[in-house]
Amino acid sequence: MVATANIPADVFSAISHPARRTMLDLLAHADHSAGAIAGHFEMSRPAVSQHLRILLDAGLVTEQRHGRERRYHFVPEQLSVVRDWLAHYERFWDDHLQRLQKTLAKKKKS
Amino acid sequence: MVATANIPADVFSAISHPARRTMLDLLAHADHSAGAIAGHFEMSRPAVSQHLRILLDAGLVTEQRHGRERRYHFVPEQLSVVRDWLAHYERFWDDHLQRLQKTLAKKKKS
DNA sequence: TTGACGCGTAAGCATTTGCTGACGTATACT
DNA sequence: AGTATACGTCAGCAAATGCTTACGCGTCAA
Repeated sequence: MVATANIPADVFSAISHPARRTMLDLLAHADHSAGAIAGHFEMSRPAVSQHLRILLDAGLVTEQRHGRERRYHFVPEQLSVVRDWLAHYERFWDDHLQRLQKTLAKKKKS
Repeated sequence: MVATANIPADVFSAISHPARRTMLDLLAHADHSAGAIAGHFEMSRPAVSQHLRILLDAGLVTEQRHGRERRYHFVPEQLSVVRDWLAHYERFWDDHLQRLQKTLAKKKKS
């Protein structure tokens, strides 16, 4: 077996560019073709294609060939990396989840 | 009034570098001096200083001069930008309680 | 089968990022 | 005063990023 690097590209880097976040927002609403996505941006279509590639490598989207189109589909699972990282800081906020966590923790202990 | 750009540097960019996320993790635990932070990394102290500057510009930390030291302090508020963005995708995951129960269950097992 | 369409890739370029060693500036120590 | 400490800033440089135009390849339509 060849040692093919299977490490997904960094999700944090992938979402660091505003255009890519906009793309994810678009795709979270519905699947779109590359051309349809490009229609939402000022930049050239190849530039959009390159951004999509980065999202693809990060595992944040998948592509499905459909005739001569490529339809992109949002994959939320990879965002859990960010989610989990943020969870480290939950204790700094005081929202529902936080209170819930405390409550449950107390119950578990008793 | 002079048009001074008061826009904080992009939080998403700031957290895109693993070293900076590690720094935030460190600071979330306790305040640290620049030297203490540098002690946790292989890179040169100036490099650390530059990373801290980026975190500072993003509003993720504050610095407080203490004698000849500079003590850095974690500021969680700015992370809400990320938090809010992620919230768009909440509907793609299990709801909070369910997830929390799973998490706690795992901790209990270990 | 010829031509238009949809889309990725390649090449080239400017800009940004991340790092290093050298240096400057305070503060503290003796 | 003189020296050491803590730390930022300044070149300078290699590598990565983001964009563009040119091109190639598969798919659909006439």
